[in-house]
Amino acid sequence: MFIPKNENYLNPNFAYLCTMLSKKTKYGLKALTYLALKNDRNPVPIGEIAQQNNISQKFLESILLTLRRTGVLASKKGKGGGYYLLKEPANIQMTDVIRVLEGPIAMVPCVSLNFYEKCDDCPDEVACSVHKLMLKVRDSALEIYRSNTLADLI
Amino acid sequence: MFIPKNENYLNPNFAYLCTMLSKKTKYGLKALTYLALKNDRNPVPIGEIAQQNNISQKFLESILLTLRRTGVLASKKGKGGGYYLLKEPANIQMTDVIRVLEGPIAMVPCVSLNFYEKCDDCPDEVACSVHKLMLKVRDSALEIYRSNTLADLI
DNA sequence: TGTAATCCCTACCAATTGTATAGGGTAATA
DNA sequence: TATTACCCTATACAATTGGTAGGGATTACA
Repeated sequence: MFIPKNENYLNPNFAYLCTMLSKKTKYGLKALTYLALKNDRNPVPIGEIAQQNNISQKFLESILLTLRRTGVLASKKGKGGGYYLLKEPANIQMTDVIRVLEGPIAMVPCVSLNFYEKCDDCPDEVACSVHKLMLKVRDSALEIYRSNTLADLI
Repeated sequence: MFIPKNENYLNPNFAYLCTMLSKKTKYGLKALTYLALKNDRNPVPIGEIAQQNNISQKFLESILLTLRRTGVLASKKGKGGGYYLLKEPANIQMTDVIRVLEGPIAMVPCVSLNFYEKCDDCPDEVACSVHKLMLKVRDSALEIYRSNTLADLI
């Protein structure tokens, strides 16, 4: 069954919801928090994380896999295996998690630090009002994501 | 022809781009800026705004219509008609524009001021790490959108 | 050595959304 | 009255989101 992202958020006046956090990121954050709360470093199986956080197990598998590939998590295969944190929660910045799961933090490519692209409809970036505004929004979001670690969320 | 939102932003590592600003909002902001820069209060035809800002005219029509319906703009029909600002640029807050064109500022419904919805997968909102983080992100974005007016963008 | 637990990988799918385009109706002005 | 420009409805379609299905590989342990 397909459950749209905005199932409970749809309002006749606001059809455009593209600035929402994806479930991928949401579930990833919840999983990381769950691991951080079990402060022992034993591997935790996906099944347990999924069940305790009401997440589809198969979907969560792909999310945790991404986090492992990017070095946020490590895993152990076989019986008694599972996922575990590689670093202390206080050393896991939200920028890392967000960039990996959600993508660039900037809301327009022309203000992205890591993935800058010029807008092709915009002749002068310096004079562009959208650029000017979104630069401020990016900075404020970045400040939040940088100053918050996984430890701050628990 | 369909031009995806992320035409220049796609990166193999980051398939999830749902936190991007929509073109609707981007074009709306550009149009408002254009009107604000022509500080005379004469109506400006859609065609001129579209052409000067490299925006599809028909798409812009629907955007300006939305802005008119929500009281940000006014229009005049017939020869010599067009769109014009109702208020001084300094009195047009970004919160109004963003909420109208983009939707709620919060990235998850459970931290939305105007369009709160409980997450159904989350038993305890107060203990939720996503809630905690996104509350901070919302506050910082809101601060930017509230303190910036159209006059600040030109 | 066999078996159960567990991660890893690929392929597929449907609903919604974003980004438009087409065409015509209506209202106002010179 | 002709022209300009706003207003509305219908339509289209690729990309993304949020999954599901199924199997393969690896490990622990009896």
